[in-house]
Amino acid sequence: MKKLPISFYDREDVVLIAQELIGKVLCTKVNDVITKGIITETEAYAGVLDKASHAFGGKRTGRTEIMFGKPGISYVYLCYGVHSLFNVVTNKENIPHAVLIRGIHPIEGVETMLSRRKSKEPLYKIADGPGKLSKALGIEFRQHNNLDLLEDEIWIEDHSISVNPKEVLIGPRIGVGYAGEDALLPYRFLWNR
DNA sequence: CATAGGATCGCCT
DNA sequence: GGCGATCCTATGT
Repeated sequence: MKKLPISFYDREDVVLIAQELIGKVLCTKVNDVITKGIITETEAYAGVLDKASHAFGGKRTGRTEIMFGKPGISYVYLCYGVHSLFNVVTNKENIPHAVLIRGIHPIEGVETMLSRRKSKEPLYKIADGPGKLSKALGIEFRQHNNLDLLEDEIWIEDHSISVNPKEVLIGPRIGVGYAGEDALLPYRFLWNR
């Protein structure tokens, strides 16, 4: 159950990283309670050249500054005034790549996740969306933005879970219709188990 | 200062 | 399938 090392995040191919994050385990410790889930869905956001990215065109703002920083850091922002969306920053400083985690399957701290979600859905559906998984894991953009994923608040572990590539659907990203032709890029990975 | 809109979700019909 | 929630960010005056 080792944390992914900085060498996992400090790489150039953000699409490959998004693919390799499928089957890894996203973990949080909030109020001394640990919750974990297997990552089942990701999307790559390829920085200055990607119209779907907040950092497209090299746009540096208070919000996007995190992505221009070091790899292996959380980038969490508020979406629609309601949902905290969790990303990991990749590549080297000044290259604002990130991977959005869009779904997990709970494996530890399940009771805590169920109570946070207050949902009667089956387990596999309580964290199958970017806003839902943040709620389940207790991730909030005020408290969890810009954290080092090698520390003990939010991190990602390798449990040596084997993923059959045939079970991973690759397609266009969700909710990025504003991105023109980049909306069609096959940057989304979804593990159907 | 004012305003528009968003990498979503859940409830309603 | 449609829509309202809800508040921060970015931009423009």
